[in-house]
Amino acid sequence: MAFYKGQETYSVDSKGRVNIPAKMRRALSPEALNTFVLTRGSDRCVAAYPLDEWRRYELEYAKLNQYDEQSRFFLRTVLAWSEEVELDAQQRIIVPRKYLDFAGIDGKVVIVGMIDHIELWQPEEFDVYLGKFESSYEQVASQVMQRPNGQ
Amino acid sequence: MAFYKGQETYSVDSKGRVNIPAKMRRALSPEALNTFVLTRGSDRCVAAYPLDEWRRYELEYAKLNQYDEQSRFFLRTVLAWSEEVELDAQQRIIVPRKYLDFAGIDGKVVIVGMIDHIELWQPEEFDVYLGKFESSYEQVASQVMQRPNGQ
DNA sequence: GAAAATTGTGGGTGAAAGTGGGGAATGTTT
DNA sequence: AAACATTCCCCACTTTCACCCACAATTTTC
Repeated sequence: MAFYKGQETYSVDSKGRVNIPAKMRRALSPEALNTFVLTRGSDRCVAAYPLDEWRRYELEYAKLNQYDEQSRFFLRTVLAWSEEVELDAQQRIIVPRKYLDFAGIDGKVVIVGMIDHIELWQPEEFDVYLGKFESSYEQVASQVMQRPNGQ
Repeated sequence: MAFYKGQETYSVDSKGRVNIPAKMRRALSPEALNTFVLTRGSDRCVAAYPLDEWRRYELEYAKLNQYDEQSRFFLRTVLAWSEEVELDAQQRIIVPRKYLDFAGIDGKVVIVGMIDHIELWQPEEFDVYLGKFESSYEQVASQVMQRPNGQ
């Protein structure tokens, strides 16, 4: 299974094209058909799921109860913001304006690997986000992870 | 299971290449595919996990709920500072500039074995760190270790 | 103790990665 | 129908990196 990690700063040109870092590209499985699904990320960023990983989420979404108000709202938000984009010959994706606007991205973008997807952040926004909890990182870590290897 | 120990001083060339000490290399299992995962260490150093050891952490990370705010923050913090590097024909890894900068490494590096991973330190920084507890080493040891062999 | 193998260090080079732009084809607006 | 924007398919340039070779120093082998 793919596992995305790492952080790179890349440029966004006037056409909204964003290069996918080589190391992350190598983690892309053939089943993804060189296609990503863009969607709104949690927090102020754009999430890009390889097509094969996205399919797993589709299965989960299909299970939700459409008669539940909250589920309906969640589904509409996610799906209205989901769109497939394909890599061009230079291994770039075109990120439509509305996604860039949502994340406040312009000119430069930070690309972060996040396990089963990658995230696009406005550089300063990402720094602020990381710094927000910086002091309490160890605290959060110990809460989230208890003894990683079951030792 | 691999168990890294020892301390060696090596050089970092202009391309950021760092040789892995032969003794530690021999502790590297074939499953690691000659690959390390670099991360920010605890304290001011760079940690390098053999790929097979790192995979155990990945499994834990993948279990976390990305819809939980705290977990998300933890994952982004960890993963933004994680990157795979492969040994070249001369058994060296390339350590990206940002990791060298984080640890203040330039020209020379101290490589320390640390059980399941190795650590890269700026030489003076490591001396200072050891010195910090030097006087009370026996005291700290007695606190950390109670009856090592289960006696 | 000499020969051979391994280890640690440095550098050059061609391929790949990252970046940018022109101009058809398409579609939407005035 | 003209004007404009958007998308797609080329091409081109610069920088970076993966891969190769080289060699001194150290360790191992016979």
